[in-house]
Amino acid sequence: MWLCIDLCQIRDMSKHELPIIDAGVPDAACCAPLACEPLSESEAVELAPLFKAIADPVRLRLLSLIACHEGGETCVCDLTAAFDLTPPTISHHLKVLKQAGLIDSERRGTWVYYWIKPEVLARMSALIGPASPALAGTA
Amino acid sequence: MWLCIDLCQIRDMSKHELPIIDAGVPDAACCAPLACEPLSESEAVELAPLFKAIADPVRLRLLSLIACHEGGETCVCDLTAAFDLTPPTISHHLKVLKQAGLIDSERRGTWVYYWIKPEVLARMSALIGPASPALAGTA
DNA sequence: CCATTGCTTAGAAGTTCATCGAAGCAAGCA
DNA sequence: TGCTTGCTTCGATGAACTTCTAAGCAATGG
Repeated sequence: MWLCIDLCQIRDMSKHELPIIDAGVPDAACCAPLACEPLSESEAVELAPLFKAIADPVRLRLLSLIACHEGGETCVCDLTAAFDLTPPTISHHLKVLKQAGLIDSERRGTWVYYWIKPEVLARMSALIGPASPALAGTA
Repeated sequence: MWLCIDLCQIRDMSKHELPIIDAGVPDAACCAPLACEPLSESEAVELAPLFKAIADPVRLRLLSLIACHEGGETCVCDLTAAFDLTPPTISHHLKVLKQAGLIDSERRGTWVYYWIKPEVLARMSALIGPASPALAGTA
């Protein structure tokens, strides 16, 4: 049995009001952070590419730029402008992020828009974070 | 002002005893998750190697094995036995993790023991996780 | 229909990385 | 002292990665 806490809310709350979001039995993907039980080889093979996708300064910044953009989505032209790299290079990095499942995109008229998939990032965060399964229930 | 909470302790504590570890003003590296404001280039350059260190199936499993081991530390011989790889390869991966600051080691007699540095993992988790500043105060 | 702009794909060059075998060092033991 | 075990360092090899230029495709506008 786990005490699952929504960390998003903690800082805005009295310390006497911690919410119990999920007190059920965890399933494999949900409540097994790195430190609870050893990762199987297949799990590691599945998870490592997610971290590899963000293991690059350009892609980390791209992800951050997309995540921060108001409206939740960003045009490629805005992203390209933020770097000292050619458009093909930015396009390559966006493709890596998209193939990892961290972002998604859509063409609307002339421009292509990208947005992040927060549930995947939340899963990664929960995996390496302290033994709190909060927010790891998706994907 | 941020209320930074040591999540490692929460599950073992009454919910009326949350420790306030740091209520000071955050410095740049502390409380700015990916989605709050765009990562600067220097921040990205500093953070990407941390994710690169765990962006490998072998290193993910090594980290998990070390984190799970009772007593909090693991002998290299136990780690090597868990993989189908030669000792030099395991040693190489441990070195990568150590140089990234994710683990530390000490020789005691014949054996070398490794243990994880949870505050670094917590910082990484907080960076990519939902907009909660908890636990990002170290490193 | 052709020209322009926005973005992606293709292909190549240089670099980094994972892995191994061989060799080295450190500690314990005969 | 010399042998054995545990782990690391060294050096090499083949694969993967980042970046670029050139070329291609999609949409808009004259």
